[in-house]
Amino acid sequence: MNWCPSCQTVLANEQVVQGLCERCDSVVTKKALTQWYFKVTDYADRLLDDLDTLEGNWPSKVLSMQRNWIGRSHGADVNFEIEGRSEPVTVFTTRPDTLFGATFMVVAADSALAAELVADSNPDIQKQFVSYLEMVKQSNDIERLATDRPKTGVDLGRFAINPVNGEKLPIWASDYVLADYGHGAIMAVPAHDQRDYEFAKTFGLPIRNVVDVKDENGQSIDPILAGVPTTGSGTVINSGPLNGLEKAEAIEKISALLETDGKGKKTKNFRLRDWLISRQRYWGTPIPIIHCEMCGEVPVPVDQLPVLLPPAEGLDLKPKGTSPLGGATDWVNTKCPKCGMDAKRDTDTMDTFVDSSWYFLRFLSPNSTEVAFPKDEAKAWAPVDQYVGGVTHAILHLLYARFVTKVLHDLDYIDFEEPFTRLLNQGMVLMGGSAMSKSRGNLVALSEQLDEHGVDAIRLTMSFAGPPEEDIDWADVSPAGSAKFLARAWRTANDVASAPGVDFTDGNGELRKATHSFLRDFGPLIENFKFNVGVAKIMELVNALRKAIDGQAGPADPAVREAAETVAKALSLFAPYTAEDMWQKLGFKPGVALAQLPESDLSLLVESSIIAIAQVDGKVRDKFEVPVDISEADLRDLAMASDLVKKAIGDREVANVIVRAPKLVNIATK
RNA sequence: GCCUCCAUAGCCCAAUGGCAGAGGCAGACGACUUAAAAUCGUCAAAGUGUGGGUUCGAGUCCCACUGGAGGCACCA
Repeated sequence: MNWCPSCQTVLANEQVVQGLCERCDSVVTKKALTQWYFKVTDYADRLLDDLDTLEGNWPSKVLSMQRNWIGRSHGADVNFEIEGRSEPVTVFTTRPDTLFGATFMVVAADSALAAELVADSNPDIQKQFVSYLEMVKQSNDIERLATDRPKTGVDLGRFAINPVNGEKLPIWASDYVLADYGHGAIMAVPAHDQRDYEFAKTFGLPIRNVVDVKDENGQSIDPILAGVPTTGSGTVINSGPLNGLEKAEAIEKISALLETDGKGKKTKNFRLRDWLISRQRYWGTPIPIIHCEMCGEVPVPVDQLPVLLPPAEGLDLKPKGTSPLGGATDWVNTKCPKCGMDAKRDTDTMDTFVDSSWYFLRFLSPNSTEVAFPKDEAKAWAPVDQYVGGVTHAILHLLYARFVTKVLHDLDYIDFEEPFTRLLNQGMVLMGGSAMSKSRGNLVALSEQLDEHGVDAIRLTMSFAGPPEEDIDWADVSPAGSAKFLARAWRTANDVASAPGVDFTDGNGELRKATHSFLRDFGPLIENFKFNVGVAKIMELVNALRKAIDGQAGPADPAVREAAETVAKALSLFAPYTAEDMWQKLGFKPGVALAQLPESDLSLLVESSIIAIAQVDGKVRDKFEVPVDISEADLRDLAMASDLVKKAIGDREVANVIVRAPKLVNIATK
């Protein structure tokens, strides 16, 4: 399993990023240990298929990352008899159509199968194998990930029988086959697989073309002459009963044939591995298992849960490869719940991702000592309607929580199968293109920014900089500009000369229109997380308000008060201090956050006329003011009568006239 | 190698398939001022990365390419 030499603990696959520990960036090595797993693979199909139900509500990036990570591939299991072994060896392949092209077999060097096969081989080979295995074990994930790594391996001196043609295939051991994917063994078809091809070239193994793949000129490519394997689709050749079939047909036929003969079957495989939850750390939840010499591994009975951590005093908490809990002798030594004999507690703790996989349910009853969460509360409140978090958890927390949710559902604790209905990945604040980090430090000192511009301006700057899911480069934004805008908005509240409660009805029409079109647009923008556009709309309204105060309407116009109150209420979402001050300057008691934005009076926004545009072949040629209820025929006639339109049409023939009353006419010419 | 997302004025960003501009930063000019700052106002500035396609009409839909960001990767 994955081992972090710095944290001195094992890690789950999801916690190894590019060969490095997710927590501390140390190079992860391999270590053989007996550990606890959650069988996530049993849920692989559902975790994958249910992603479809989140489509549109989760970022597509996260959906694709999870699909990628789960990595389902369809293919077939094929059983190969092994000379001198009673049991056949099963291999998984996505290309059973190329079975006739198999020229050797490869087993994972670090698998039990390789060790077993070599044990019955000759001593020379055994010696080679042992030293090869030693070399493999010493390589870390970084080396394994190198793309230009030459193929290595050892001929085990054993043979497999191809079930379709009885051919003897030499069996090799190599590290390019993974022990924990599929069955840890593959059939090698060098003519049609890049890795098998490289291996065959390195060790002089035969290459047999069984798929006639054509190049762009329609010429057949011979993998041996071309020097590259042909991995694309084509017609099957040199393959007995499969000859002449296309890829999909051949896969169906060979799968059926294998099944009939009991030599294989259609199946699927996943990239997803089971979740290794044991950690050799003090923090975390103790694994509730008691090890008894007589009864084996016994779960702690429900009435003794939860198992609490022993006090940390006196324990060696430094990472040392074994759990610090091992030092808590009084805690470790216990009685077997089954037979009552002396027994020992499991000293590992659970991955903290286990806890974060259901914490949102615990929020429903944080003080309950009886249950983790009450069923009826979960039914009433969960799932989470809107979740906000960083994309860094796309395949960690968000996959684990989905898994735990499905398990809880199956155990009938909850009635939903997905924990988070909607997901937003917020972006990061960058500086000059660089993310801030432990090594680079805080490139933008938040406290200094707050001191300089004030918390309202900083919050507004972040909201206004762009869509919340995008990163913000602090070098591109202007907190000083935000502060300036807030001052401008604030000043309007001071200018208002009418009293609270004044009737808005007779206020300046133009400003009222601006206020109510703002009210129409603002709510949906906020609900759809378009905060940057929402802020822009407030700015727009402030501009209109300023103009009205300085212009014809004047500070005493009721519409000025209406607009200023609206600005204060809307602004309270982004700049609560400024908004509150405006609110009180406007003569209200404290609490702008509790003041509701009024409904938009749509009747104020009804126009009697509108500017219609006339296009010729999609290009705007003329505009005219028309009644909003103009008929299509009238609008068409108006457009056709326009001199500018006539000029644009010239002597061409009119082919089609599209009318979208009252806004647009488009005249298409031949 | 496979997959996903993105590309709009100098910059950050808006735009139910229907007039490319809502908002801001930076800029130019004007008013106020003895002057400056602050404030108020006016203006200028892309034809939407490139090439095709669909459509009456494309920033928006489709294909290819270029550039950028990200994910997965000896997964058979």
